[in-house]
Amino acid sequence: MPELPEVETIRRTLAGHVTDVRVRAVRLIWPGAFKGWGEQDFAEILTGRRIERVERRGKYLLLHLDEGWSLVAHMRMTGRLLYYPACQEVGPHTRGVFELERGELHFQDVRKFGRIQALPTEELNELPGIAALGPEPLEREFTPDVLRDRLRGKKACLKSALLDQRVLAGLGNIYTDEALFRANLHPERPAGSLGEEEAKVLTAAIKEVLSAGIEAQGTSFRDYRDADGRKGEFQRSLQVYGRQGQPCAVCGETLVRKRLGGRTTVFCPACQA
DNA sequence: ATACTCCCCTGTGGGC
DNA sequence: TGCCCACAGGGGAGTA
Repeated sequence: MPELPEVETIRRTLAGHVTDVRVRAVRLIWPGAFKGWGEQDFAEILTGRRIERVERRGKYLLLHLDEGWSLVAHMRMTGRLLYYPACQEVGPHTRGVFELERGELHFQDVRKFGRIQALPTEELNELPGIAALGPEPLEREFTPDVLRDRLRGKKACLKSALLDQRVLAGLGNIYTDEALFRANLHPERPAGSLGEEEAKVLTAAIKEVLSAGIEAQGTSFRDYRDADGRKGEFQRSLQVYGRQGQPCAVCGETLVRKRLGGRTTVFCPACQA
């Protein structure tokens, strides 16, 4: 579930707690979630390092450490990074604990899809997944022309193309459906068929829906929590996601659910031409 | 290259 | 009440 607005909210809540804080020890409860670098063990790399900066790229959370090391974390579906100011007993889904100079960081993940990798900061941009990421949709550089350019020639439907992190970084199932609804665009439109005006409307819709998501501190449809364990509020503003069978807030038509590219998609058959 | 499907996991909830 | 199974969805691997 964590998409750009959720990861950004985790980043902000986390940064306030762990910036300039040293890692005292690491306890890996389910080591499968953690990966070191070369011969070096994850815990070995991390122990004694100071967290200097917390950044985000797409849905990746980046923790830059001293001595030229970084952590790259991806929450996938159910991952959580929770900060506790004092010692905290581990829960049933805690996969690892970072003991800090001040407090503890718990990586919790029901479905074990999430991953945290340690690597030299200079290797970050070579990492498959990061290297191929498209532009940040909230940056000024992300314009309608850029979007249209990246969708040009694509035969896949708009919904699938927008989920492709190489096209742009950070959209997931929830915000893609919401953006397409706000742009009045049908999710099955061929991605490459977008006109100039449509690209303009879609770009604005993407920026708006992501900004609103961050403003609301994310969408807690089910699992998502920020680093303080708090839920977001954007689920209250969702117009289509999870609302199949209910009336469209704009025209009253019944919202339709359809599987596109293996993902559940909800849209208004009347508003989204 | 592109566009699919499958798989990784576990908890939840609907149907019978 | 209990059982079964589809479903949740990000992304990497595999396939045509």
